[in-house]
Amino acid sequence: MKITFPDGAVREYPVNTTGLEIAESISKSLAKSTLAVVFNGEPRDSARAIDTDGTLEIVTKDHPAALEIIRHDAAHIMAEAVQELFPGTQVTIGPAIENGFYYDFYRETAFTPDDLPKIEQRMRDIVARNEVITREVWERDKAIAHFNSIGETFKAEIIQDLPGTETITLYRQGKFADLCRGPHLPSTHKLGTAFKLTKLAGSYWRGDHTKAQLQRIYGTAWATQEQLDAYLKQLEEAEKRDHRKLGREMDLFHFQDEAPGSVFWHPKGWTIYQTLIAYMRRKITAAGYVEVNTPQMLDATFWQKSGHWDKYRENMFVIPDDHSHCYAMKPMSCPGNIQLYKAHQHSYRDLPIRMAEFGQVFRREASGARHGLMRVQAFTQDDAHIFCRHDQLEAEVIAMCTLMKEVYTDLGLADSLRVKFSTRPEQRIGSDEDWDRAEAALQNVCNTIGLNWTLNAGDGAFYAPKLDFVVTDAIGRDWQCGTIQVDMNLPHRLGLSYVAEDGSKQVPHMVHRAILGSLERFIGVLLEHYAGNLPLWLAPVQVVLATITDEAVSYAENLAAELRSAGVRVVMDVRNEKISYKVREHSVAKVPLIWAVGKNEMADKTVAVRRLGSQGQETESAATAVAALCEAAQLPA
RNA sequence: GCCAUCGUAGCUCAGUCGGUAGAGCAACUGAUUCGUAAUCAGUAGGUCGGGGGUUCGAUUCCUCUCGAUGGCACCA
Repeated sequence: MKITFPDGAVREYPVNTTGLEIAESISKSLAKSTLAVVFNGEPRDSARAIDTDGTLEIVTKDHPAALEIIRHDAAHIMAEAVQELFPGTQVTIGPAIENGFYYDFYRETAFTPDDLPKIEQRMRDIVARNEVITREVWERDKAIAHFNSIGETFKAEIIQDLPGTETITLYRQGKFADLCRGPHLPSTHKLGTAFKLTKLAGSYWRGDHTKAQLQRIYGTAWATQEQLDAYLKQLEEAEKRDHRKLGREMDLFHFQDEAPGSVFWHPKGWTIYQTLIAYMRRKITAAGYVEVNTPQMLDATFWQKSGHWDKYRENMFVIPDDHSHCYAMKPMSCPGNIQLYKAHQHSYRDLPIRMAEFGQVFRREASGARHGLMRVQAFTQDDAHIFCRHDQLEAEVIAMCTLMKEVYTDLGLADSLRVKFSTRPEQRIGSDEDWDRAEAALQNVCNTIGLNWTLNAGDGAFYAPKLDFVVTDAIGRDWQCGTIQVDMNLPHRLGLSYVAEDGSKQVPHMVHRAILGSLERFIGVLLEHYAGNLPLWLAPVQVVLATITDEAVSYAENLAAELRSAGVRVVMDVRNEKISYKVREHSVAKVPLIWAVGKNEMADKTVAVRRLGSQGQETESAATAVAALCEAAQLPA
């Protein structure tokens, strides 16, 4: 048979030569470092015989496929270690994931954090034992019977549910055998030592909270120690830019037990908040929106009409009144905005109406879901609802995407931003034609706005396809910020209409849209993205005027007054401290600019400008520096 | 909501095998006027998350509860 290598070379081998033997035929050292092979694009064990022509890549540590195999093996070796240490523990699934692996176990008693080092040590023992890893093909019923007989009922269930066409393979290493598709390393020694168990967590069998509670152990594994160290270092760095930590350090906000998931905004944090709103107000005004405001607390009957009482009751804060009825805090602004639309009769000529509301909404979140600013129970959305005719729909969606992109660009997030395009779910309302049109419009938009997007088929809301704008936080979690939803439900349900050119009554389209999404979450994302070093226009304190001696105080005060009158956020630091003390303190507080003034500056009418992140300073004429700062401190146009 | 861990001064953390607690930084006071990432000295600060129980005595042990953290589930 003919084997083609990545460099184009073709060699002839007898049928049923293994990948490892082929590697050996090239060089002894290559054979030694072989972890697996990729045959015709499919990763395989190196010990598997090859019986047809094809292309072959030898997977060594540097190969792109290596890490996944290493991590998957680490999961198996961890399972073996756990079963040796804790007999009776059942294995379920243990895949490779980004940066590592996990394995879900079923065991009556809980693992404790103290168990992790023990398990890790046993893994190292298994690696040292160098157990040979072999692949076995089993007959389905026998495999099921086998796993049931050894008490591995979860594994038996997995096999039961595999499609009949699937080949059932077991991988055996030492006394441990696991159902697995493979491929795996030739032996446990090949895993090396660049791995570490990281955390203990709970999970559910098959991700279903009504099924068995499992215990998950996470680990990380790499091809080399250097890679592992670099990864651990990166985790440490990420922790430093955690918005919860920055919020404390920069004195932006805090939480208290009495108000779970609600933010106490300190003056500096509130400045960021208000600056973002001022910026958005300017953008949406230019884009032809009107701004409105609607009640935060409405009678339950209102939410019954909107459908929220049926579909969203669990997440609503409900306030029983003294009388027979009750109120609920608004979880969304849309029904309120619809009341404003309905307050007047509309002609086709009035449309589109772009109605924006910086509405504070309240949503009850499961206790385990709350997370700093990223997931709170009371937050402000930069919400808007566009009421338009069908012939206006696509242009409106494109316009809001353009706006979305401008905003994310101004905020420096355009690069890391990803779009998820969610299409019709199985459970839905509305005609297929409506869905076709709405999805086509969004699809078209994805192709034109120049952002990275992925299809999230079947994940749309039951009433609408949507585009979700997603960013990743410092610890690698994804958060949805902006969203665009083409609603085909509420306008009908709540009886919206306009009078068309021919005098007939028509139902308008309604598009829900948020650009920043939750202001709270967005500020969390911004803080992490910039590691607290916000752009000048967003920084709560834009410049500190720090005096070197008391003699310069009135000079500094004059400069500060000039800056303040131009709207620059300036703080005076005339304390009786050394300049290096002041520089350190304001640098740690991430103030973008420090202007130091002493005798020299006062005499020359200059300022010594120090920019955050730079090691030194530059002396500039005070007039130029003031003019430049007044300009640079403004909101983006 | 589920599993695990945690809750001691503003922050980071130590401590008590049960006898009501300590450090560094921050704060405050005084001195120092000092040219670019920490000047010196002193002072003050805690119902050891909250309720209940065991005990002569609980911050420490038990229990309930609230909150946080990491996952999972949820996310109209």
